Parts: sequence; structure tokens; C-alpha cells
Amino acid sequence: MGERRRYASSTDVARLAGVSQSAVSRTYTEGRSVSPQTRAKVLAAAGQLGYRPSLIPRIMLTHRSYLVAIVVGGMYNPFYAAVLEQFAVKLPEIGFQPLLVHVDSGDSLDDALPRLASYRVDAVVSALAIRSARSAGQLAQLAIPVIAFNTSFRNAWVSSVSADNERAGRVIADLFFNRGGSRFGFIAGARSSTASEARLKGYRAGLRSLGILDVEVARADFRYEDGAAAAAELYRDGVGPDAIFCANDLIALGAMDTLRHRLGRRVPDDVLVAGFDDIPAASWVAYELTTFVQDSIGMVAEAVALLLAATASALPFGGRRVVLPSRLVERDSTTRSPAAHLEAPTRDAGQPA
Amino acid sequence: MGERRRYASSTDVARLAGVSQSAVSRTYTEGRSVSPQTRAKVLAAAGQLGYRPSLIPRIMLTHRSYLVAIVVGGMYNPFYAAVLEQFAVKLPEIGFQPLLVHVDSGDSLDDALPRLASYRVDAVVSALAIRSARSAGQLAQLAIPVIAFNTSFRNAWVSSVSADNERAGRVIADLFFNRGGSRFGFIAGARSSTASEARLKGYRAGLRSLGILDVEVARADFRYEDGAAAAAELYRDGVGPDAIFCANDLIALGAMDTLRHRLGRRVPDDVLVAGFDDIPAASWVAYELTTFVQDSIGMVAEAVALLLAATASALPFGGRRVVLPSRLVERDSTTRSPAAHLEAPTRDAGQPA
DNA sequence: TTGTAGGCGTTATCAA
DNA sequence: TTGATAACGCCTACAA
Repeated sequence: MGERRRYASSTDVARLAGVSQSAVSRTYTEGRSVSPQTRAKVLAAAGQLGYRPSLIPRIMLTHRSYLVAIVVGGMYNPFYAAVLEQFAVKLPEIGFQPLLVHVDSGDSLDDALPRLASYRVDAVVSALAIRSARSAGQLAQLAIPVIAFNTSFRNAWVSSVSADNERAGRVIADLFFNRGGSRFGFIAGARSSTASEARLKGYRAGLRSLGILDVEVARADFRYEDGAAAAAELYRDGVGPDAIFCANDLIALGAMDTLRHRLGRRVPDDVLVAGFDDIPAASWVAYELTTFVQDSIGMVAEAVALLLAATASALPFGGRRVVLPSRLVERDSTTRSPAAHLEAPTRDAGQPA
Repeated sequence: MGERRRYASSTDVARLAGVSQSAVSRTYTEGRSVSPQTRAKVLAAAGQLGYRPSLIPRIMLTHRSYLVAIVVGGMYNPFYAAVLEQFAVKLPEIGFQPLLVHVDSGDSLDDALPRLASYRVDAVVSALAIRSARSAGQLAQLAIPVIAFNTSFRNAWVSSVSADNERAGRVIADLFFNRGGSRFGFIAGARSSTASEARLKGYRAGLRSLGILDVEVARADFRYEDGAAAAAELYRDGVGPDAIFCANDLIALGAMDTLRHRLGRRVPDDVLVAGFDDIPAASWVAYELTTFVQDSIGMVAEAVALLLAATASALPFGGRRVVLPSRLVERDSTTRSPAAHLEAPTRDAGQPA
């Protein structure tokens, strides 16, 4: 039991081909000298045995595994699914093989770390923020370069890539104001999320510079259902904001549906709504949500660049911080028609999606 | 360059602790004898060096890597994201480390296989169907057990886990008929998808046994935009089906939005719509889509069970087929209110837009 | 309880 | 061009 049918080894091939093991090795090493005859014999035997050279011994010899851990969680959010897919495509292109690690929250990276170290990963990329200083400390001790998304924490081995969350908050404050918003709300993600907090911070700052000090804040998790519940909460006492910035798109979509279908509010005519991420559903005809494009492709590209730099030398490589601008996409959820209050709720008929 | 700071080895620890390398090994091996003093010395040195035993040499010794490749693609579909996440959670629980492989279509597994073989994976689980006989042949030659979702192809090394797609098609035919449907449509996914074809086959069979031979079929890919376009296509000449079964939820949501917002059709009052997968958006208030729960948790559990069985022995283990029932969830998209045709277009509270 | 020795599958080095 | 040999880090005998 547990006794797997072994993969063919170069020795097996050598024996079958009637050559030395080194001859087999050379056949599979670019730029080493093998005679055509030997090569042919080797390839024939290899084909017969289904031989592929193993990378495992090489890891021992070179101290490089070309394995990179990808840390994910909360894949219900299409943004993370997109990030993961992008990593899965890009890492192999530069010769790395992704190893998947799922954690429930940023903190439980602690549990996964020893396992990763056992596989001798060359680096760790995390779609999730690293929140626990303990994780960070462990990482530093293991001397594994880490690139994490939307993380404020950094040290000699931990770098970060993030969107310009704070600026986005400011931009949306201006937009809401220009579109006639007067009572402002925010639905936050988990309190521990730096990204959510930064968005709120920028939003507050933007409103303050417009002379507005009051922001109604509801707490949610990053899901549709939480957004729906938080929206209901904001209007509990009858009144409520006429402009709501949500920490991400899922929250915003939940809030929109609650506003429209449970609270009888029109979006955008009664309430302006905006989100963050630009997940596919944000552009669906039923929503047409104004949001910020969190550029997963760009973020992954930056992360990959950092990773290459980090794995190129033995020196600590961390503390870097890359901030990518997030682009506003204005859609119907903040675009009031001139005579909105006179019309039926559906003003946008056209536009297929 | 490329010279990574090495992970500490047991030899490093032994040297620092002033003991032999085997003493270190024993310290980390359950049930081997080490004196408390030696153990203490070893652990102290190990802590200082950040030592974690490497699994790499063990792979060579035992011919077991405990690595399992997870093949994914099309992560824009929340169903696949959920499957992947589930694998990422379950595999480590039984001692396997997932290795992520992204392919664009079932066929390009070919390209990824040699790389996987090089890492000496113990098995492959594929969220995607294996479509290329060549892939399957390669797999058989490499003698790697494979468990693939929704695949009709099987051989000595390839097993499959799938939903009962055909039965679902029959069930929905009955449902549509009972809800008053009279002109039936189907929006298919990619033609190469066995799952989509099976759903259509069952749908056709169900309708046939109700005396209905005519089904209008539109082709789409598995995305929202494709569903939207395919729906428009079905109504190109003015008339069109009054009941549409879609190969998956994304297609159904796109079709619903096109029906409601571009074609001025009411769902469910003018057209009944159903999908497949039960992705989160299917239960969003704006849609309330009738669909089938494709039980990702159950499917992964079955896949994991097959994997355990397959990796337990050296014998070929394939050709197994597990079919899981998919459960119908009826929501508003097929539930007509009694006087639907007398009411305003929006019978499900406010209208989305 | 300890340490020494051999071997896993590669690649790099060296001698033939 | 070839083949023998050492080395990587660990585990499992085996001997002390």
C-alpha cells in the first residue's frame, strides 16, 4: 500500500538503451554532446518507458525548486479567482510551478508555512493580505521572499502590491458630490482589511475637503449577502444615505438589490452606488455598477516582476511597495438622467452587456 | 544569480547542535528514539536556523511526492472557482499538496503533462473535462491516475466524476411543460462540452416523451455575454421560445438580462428560464434563477475518494465513473404568478435595470 | 541511545 | 563522445 508504480528513471532508460546513465542525462540536457546514434537509442527507450527527467534531484543539487506558493482564500470573490488564474498562467511562463495554498484568513498562513518550507518553495505570492506579524516573522526567519497583495505590513522579506485605494475613495467622493449626493454612506468590508480601510479613509478625506464630515458607515463582510444586510441596516430608521460607496463590488451588488427590491429605492435616481474591483457582474445589464477597475493583470505582472527580482539573488529582498492606480468606470449606478424622478425605474433599456 | 539563500539542512542543524545528522532526523521522526537532551539540543539549533525537514529527498526514496496536480481553466465561472477552492481545502487534509496547472482548453493538457511528470505528481485531478484522446493516451503511458470532472472519456488510468446531466435535462423539460411552456429553446455551451450535450440530450428526451419534437438550439460559450447574444439570436425573427433551458447559469443570466432589458420580454411571465450550477448570482434578488445545484462539495469529495484509492496501490486504477444527482432549485424564473399577464412587467418587486 | 554507511535520481566533473 | 564518480538532504539499516 502506498507503493506507487514508479516513474521510469534515467537508469531504467540507460539499461534498456544499453548506454550509461550519463548518456541519458546528456540527451536531455541542452548543449551537451551526444552522438546521434546514442541519442536515438535513448529516445527510443525513453519513449517506450514513458520517461520524463525528474526535477526532484535537481532541487537538492541547486537549492532551487522553482516552486512558488500561491496563497488564496475567499474565491467566491471573482476578483480573487481572476488573480489566481492570472498567476497560474504567468508563473509557468517564467519557469515557476505554482503550489496552491488555501487559507481561511490572513492569519492562518502560520499553519501552512511549515508545509511550504518542506517543499522548499522559492517564494510565496499571496492574493491575500498578510495580517499577522507572526506570519511575517516566520517568513523572515525562513528567508522566503513574499509578495502579498493589499498588505500594509512589510519587512526584509515581505513586499506588497496594491491598488491606490485611498485615491479611489477621494475620486468617488468627488463623483458622488458632483452627481448630487448629499448624505453619504460607506459599506465596509471586514474591519481587518487594509484595503477597505484605505478606501474609507480616502472617501472621508475627499468628503471632508468638500465640507462634509458625516459618513454613515455600515460593516459587512466582502459578500453579496453582507452588502444586502448592511444596506438594510443603513435605512433602518427610514432615512439613509443617498450615495453609498461600497468596499467591493459584491457588497455593492447586494446593496443595490436590497435598495431596489426590498427598500423600494431607485438606483441611481434615489441613491448613487459605487463599488470596487470591476468584477464581471458589475457590467451586467441588471446592475451597470460604477466601480474601480482593480487591475488584476497589472497587479500580477508587478508581483511576478518582484518575484523574479527576489529569487534572482540570495540577499533579502523585501519592503518593496508597488501601488497601481485603479481606474474609475462610471456606469449607470451613478449616472442620473436629467428627469429621473419623473420616469419609470428603468431608464437604461439599451446596452446589452 | 539564481543562487538562493539555502534552506537549512539537517546537516547544518547537526553541526550547530554538535550531534550527528541522524540524531536530527530521528528528532523529527515520530516514534524514533532520541534522548531528551539530544532532542533539546537539536530543537534549539533548528529554531536558530529556521530548519524544517525537506520533503524532497523523501520523494526520491519513496517514489511518492504527495503532490497532486489540479487542472483548471475558465475560472470566470464561479462553479470552477468553487471546485478549485474545495480541492485546495480537501487535498491537504488527506496529506496531499496541490500543484496548480492552468490550461486553456481540455486539449492543452498535453502541454502541461510533461511538466507535471517532471514534478513526479502522484495523481491529477481535473476540474475540466479531458477531451483529447492524446492526453488520455499520454496519461496512460505515464501511469498517472487521473480523476476528471464531466468527462466521458475513460481508460485504465482515467476516472470521472460528473453530475447527472441527462436526468436534469429531463426534469427541466417536465418543469417547463407543467409551467405552461409550449415553445422550447436551449442555449448550449461549447459544442465540445459533454456536460452541455448531455443536458441537451436529456432535455430533448424529456420533451419527446411529452410529444414535443421541436427544440430551438442556440450555441454560446459558457459566458454571460454569450448567453446574452444567443438569446438575441433566438428571437431574431420576432417569435421565439417561451421556455429556455441554458447549459449553465452564466448563460442563463445573460439570456435573462437580454430578454428583459433588450427584448422587452418578461421572465418568467413571457419566458421561463432555467440554468445549471447554482452559482451565487443565481440566487441574487435581481435574477432568482431556477437551476440545478451542481454539488461541487460532493463532487470533490468523490474525486478525493477516488484519488485515495488510486494512489494506494501500484495497479492501474481507472475507468471508474461516479455520477452525482443534481438537485433542482426552483426560483422565480420559472414560477409564474397566476395573473402574470395582467400585471406590470416587473412582478418580482422593483425592476432591476 | 547514538553515529556511520548506503542509496534514492539527477547533474557536473573528470578521465578515458 | 563516452562512462564512472561525487554530491545534494534525507531516511533506514546496522554497528557501536
